Amino acid sequence: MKNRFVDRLRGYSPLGTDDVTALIAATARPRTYPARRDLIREGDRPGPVFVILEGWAHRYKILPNGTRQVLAFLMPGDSCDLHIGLLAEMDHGIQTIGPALVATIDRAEMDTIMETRPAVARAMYVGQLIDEGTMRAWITSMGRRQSIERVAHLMCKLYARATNIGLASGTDLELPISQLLLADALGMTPVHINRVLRKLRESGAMTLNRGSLVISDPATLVRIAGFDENYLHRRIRKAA
Amino acid sequence: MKNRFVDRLRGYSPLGTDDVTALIAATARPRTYPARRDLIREGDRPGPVFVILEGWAHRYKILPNGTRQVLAFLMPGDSCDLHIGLLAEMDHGIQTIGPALVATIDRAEMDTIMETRPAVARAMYVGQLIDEGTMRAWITSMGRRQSIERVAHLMCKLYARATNIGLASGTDLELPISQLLLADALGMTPVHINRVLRKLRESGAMTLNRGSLVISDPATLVRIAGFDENYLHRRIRKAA
DNA sequence: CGCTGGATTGACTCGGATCAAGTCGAGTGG
DNA sequence: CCACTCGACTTGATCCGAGTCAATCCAGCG
Repeated sequence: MKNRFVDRLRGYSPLGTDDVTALIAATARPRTYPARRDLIREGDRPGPVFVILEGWAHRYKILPNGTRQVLAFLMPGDSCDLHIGLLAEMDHGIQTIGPALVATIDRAEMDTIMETRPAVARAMYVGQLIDEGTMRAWITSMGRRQSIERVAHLMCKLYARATNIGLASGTDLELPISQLLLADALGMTPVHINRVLRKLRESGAMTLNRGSLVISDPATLVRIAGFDENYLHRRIRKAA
Repeated sequence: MKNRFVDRLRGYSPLGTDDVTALIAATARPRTYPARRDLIREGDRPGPVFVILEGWAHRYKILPNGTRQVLAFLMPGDSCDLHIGLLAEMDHGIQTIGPALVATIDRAEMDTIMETRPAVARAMYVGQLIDEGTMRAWITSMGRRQSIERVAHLMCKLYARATNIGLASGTDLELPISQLLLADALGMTPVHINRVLRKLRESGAMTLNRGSLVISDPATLVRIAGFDENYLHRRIRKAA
């Protein structure tokens, strides 16, 4: 079976066969989670490293006033929070979106891998840097982009990331994100998200419905988004 | 002379005298920068690790449409981008605000320290996690807080961070952040920032002018901000 | 078959942006 | 010492993007 975690790390930095073997062994016992299940909640003591093998999840925070902010989407191949065990408690929760297959690597094992497999460590660090870059782009979107640009930009980003691990086929992407979730991710109202999606549909750029994204006109979408993929850091340094 | 970098790391994880000696040696040749000087620009190849010893700086991004988004404020004791050398280019710039004293630690030396001084490595990782938490809080603010709450929340956060390294004396904090910078940080207009600051002044919570922040009524400010300092992770795990 | 949670649409409101003048203080040069 | 300038801060008037409130529609499902 495909191991998307390995695929993703390979995309970050070359891995040897021993590295791959170790990673496959570490993620050999995944667990199935139902939809909308918390993997970990805000305030919990951090546990093992999670690796999403199939399905989607998101990081989120609930504010005192009851509103929710989605901080990131996790897709197959993503892992989270390498050193998080150093902190006393989680500052946010992680929840599955649909049913998901998730492996856990406990801290001791992860530490061993990081020490004995420098190529894996390197790939993990690259992944962490990319996540940070994604957060910076997220902040930038929230602060300085109009709502339609924000939506278009997020779709570009998700599509690009999904393509990297072979999740997207052509212009199509299975994307199980409800309008409500999208609203909470982009700091908008579900009502307004709906109107923006209609605009994007009418402009011929893309269509999102019932869990699938179709990018009908990439050029238009990119133009609307003002999408600059620099922050995806696709060119990774060759030399160590 | 005080080394605020050491002070900050100490706050993250205990350091031995050898660790401190190594850090002081590594930051022994700082350079003075004038105000508004880029330490590094978006698109540049990442270089050494920067350590701010005195003065303030900020991370920022310029959008295609010419607007700016400030991503983070760096205060004395802050360092940036531990593993950034793994990426091909910067996805954002770093610029001084006022005159600043900045040390650089080149990658080879930093790698050596990380390998030979586990306590320092641990503190650096904790610092990185806290920075990530700060970014998550930033996103949350931008997405789900009103403008007055956003401003109040940022001030609480800056005050708390400054207090940790002994920068704030009582209710006062020297904070060289112009209203324009604040606007670009919080995704608002300078005009609106000005009105919000007036509101905060009139509410008796705080006053910000000419580079200094005075928190006249902490309770009110915290109430306005809905400030939950959990994400500051002040309680750090004792055990490794 | 009725329930339920998402998606959709319309009418209205409001927070914050935009546009346009000022004001104030620190230099700077005559 | 005063005039000039320049950048940062203030303030008012007006506009618009997005939120709010409220129905309605629709598909999946126990």
